Amino acid sequence: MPELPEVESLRRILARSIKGRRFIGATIVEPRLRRTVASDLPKRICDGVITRVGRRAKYLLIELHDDRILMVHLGMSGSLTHRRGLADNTGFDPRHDHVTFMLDDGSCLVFNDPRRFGLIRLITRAELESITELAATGPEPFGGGFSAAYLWRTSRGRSGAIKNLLMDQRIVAGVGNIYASEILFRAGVRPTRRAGKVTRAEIERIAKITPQVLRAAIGSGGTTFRSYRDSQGQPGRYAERLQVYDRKGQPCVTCATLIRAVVVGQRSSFFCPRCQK
DNA sequence: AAACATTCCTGCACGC
DNA sequence: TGCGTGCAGGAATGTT
Repeated sequence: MPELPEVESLRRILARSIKGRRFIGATIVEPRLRRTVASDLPKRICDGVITRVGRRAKYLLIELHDDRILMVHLGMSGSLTHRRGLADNTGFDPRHDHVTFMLDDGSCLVFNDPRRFGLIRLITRAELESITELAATGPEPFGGGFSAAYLWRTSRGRSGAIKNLLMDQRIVAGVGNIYASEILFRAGVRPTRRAGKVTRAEIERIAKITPQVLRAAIGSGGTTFRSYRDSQGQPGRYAERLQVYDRKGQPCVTCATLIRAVVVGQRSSFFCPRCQK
């Protein structure tokens, strides 16, 4: 499910629905996620008032009044849904609803993650940029930190594939497997190209297109591939706008040449052999 | 039944 | 030689 657009879509919805609410408890059914959820989390989160819902890279940051932050990562198969109350059984999944947070208006936040690659941590604001998960994370794709000049600089001398560079969270935050394929298609660059050999003009296109694709996906509420649902249980609508991802053997939207699939850095990648050089 | 939307760690190779 | 960096591979795991 979760690359930057999906997490950002979730953030926007939660910003409206849970800001101002106070945590009154939490239940941990299954603490074994990417890291084990701290057993004292329910106790520690109590009375935290949500002042803001933020995001850094693919991490959702639920900020509390006392400068603590509930950090949530959805891993590969996670979701965080807001339910009216404990009695609201919509989408109830006893096998994978691992952690439930209770709020003071009777509603609750449910963290569900079949594959358990997700993460839940309560940290302080001071720790935010220094903890392992975020210390080396690169600039957000929107705004000045990520530019053609920056991408040019960081790509020079690299022998790895351009797609891997784009997906490297230390280079730019938030681009995952789906959007990397989509960005490179729109930039006309094959995913297998050595980063250091990508031309200046191509780098400029990639740098320009990256935030455009991500913004468009956010506008559509993200991509639903297989099972992603937003915090209200709605699927994302960007899936229908994907031009190459998971379209192996189907005609290119531009030239009708059949889309091909290759494995780059152990991840499936899709491209048009005619439109992408 | 092979593939999989993520991250983190390890170990090796390379170059200065 | 030693160090830093880049890169590949593996592991965590359950579902479809």
